[in-house]
Amino acid sequence: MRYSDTHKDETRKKVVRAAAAAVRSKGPEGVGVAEIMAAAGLTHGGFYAHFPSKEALIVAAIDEAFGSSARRFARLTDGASRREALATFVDTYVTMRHRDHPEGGCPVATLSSDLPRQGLAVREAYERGLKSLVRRVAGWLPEATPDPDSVAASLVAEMAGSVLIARAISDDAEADRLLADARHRIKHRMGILT
Amino acid sequence: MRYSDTHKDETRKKVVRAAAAAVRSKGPEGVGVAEIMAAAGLTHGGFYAHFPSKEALIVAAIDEAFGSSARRFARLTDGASRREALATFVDTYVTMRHRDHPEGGCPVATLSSDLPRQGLAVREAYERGLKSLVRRVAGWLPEATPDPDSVAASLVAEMAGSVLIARAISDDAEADRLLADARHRIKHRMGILT
DNA sequence: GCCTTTATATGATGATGATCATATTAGACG
DNA sequence: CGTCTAATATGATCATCATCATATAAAGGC
Repeated sequence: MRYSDTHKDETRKKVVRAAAAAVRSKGPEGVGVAEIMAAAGLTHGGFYAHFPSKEALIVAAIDEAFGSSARRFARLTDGASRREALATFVDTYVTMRHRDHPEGGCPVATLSSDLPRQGLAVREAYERGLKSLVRRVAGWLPEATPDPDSVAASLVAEMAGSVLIARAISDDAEADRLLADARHRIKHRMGILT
Repeated sequence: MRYSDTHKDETRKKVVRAAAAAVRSKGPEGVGVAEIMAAAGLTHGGFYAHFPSKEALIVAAIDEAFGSSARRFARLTDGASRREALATFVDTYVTMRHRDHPEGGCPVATLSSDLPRQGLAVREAYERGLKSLVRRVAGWLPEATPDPDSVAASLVAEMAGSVLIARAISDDAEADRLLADARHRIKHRMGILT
């Protein structure tokens, strides 16, 4: 083995991470293979040594995007109570920071409308990620919550929807107000505030 | 004037309507000028006699998409009370029909994630449409509602978010259940049910 | 230090699509 | 009915981009 065992894998990871950011900020159709490779510090030539197609990269990028979000929230909510975890989630998700940084944000709030137009493999990756997100949120709901998956899906819908709408609003102060209202409303609804 | 006064205008309208559908089902980057012209029964050649650029068409298409949704709901809710109008809106918006037909649906649930990547003119058209939608919904809220625009924005966020998530769910029965839950939850929250 | 292999780079290729230049046609008006 | 022009069609052009073919370079073992 002429290169170290891990060399190619590390390169691949770099490419996937670059793709995960690019795909969220520019959409699956909006990024080019060459651009992603450049972002990873490479040229476009070696691409097909790592992935059979652009679509395969998009799939990996979506998995990575959901995965890194999941890891980040796991870190943030480590050791917290259900209620605290939920509050942290809302306070991190429904924010100007998230509005202004799609490249590192939740794929649900970034790729949702692109999805129906993608190939099966991409949609499956997205659905996988979405379901695991909903299940995670459901796990933070009070134990007595009836039908927690449904409540969680509804929460995710409102949070993602709020961020999407905030992204469409050009006035920062107005977007900020909208998000603050949404946070308050969502937490109230979850019984975190009363 | 060799053609009737209205001929060119009518053609333009046909093109815009075709674009309004195409843009919602395939996204602004996903449709081609030639494809839209063909859908309107023309070839791509005459396009630039009608629009200075593809972007100008997208702007017109977004205006048309928001406009036609608005007209449809105006018709549906004509003469209804506020409460009835709101219920009708929810019952029409948060449905499988809407999930399965983005081409005729609400642009918020179809173009949201494409938007940040579009040019200024497109984003302005979208913002215009979104705000008028929110204002319309706000007008249906009970008179006593404090901060109706904020409540309306939140409702739109949850409704659009629910449809987006339902679109990501491949299993029809599951999506249907999610939407039914969302409808119930939203109406409950609005005080329409109790 | 050299050789071999694996990883990456350089440089096609072919397709697609926005835009534009030129040709053709439709139809109002005389 | 023929003419003339607005409206549309046909057919470039140029750029972008996924994909692939071939060339170069890096580095572990000798």
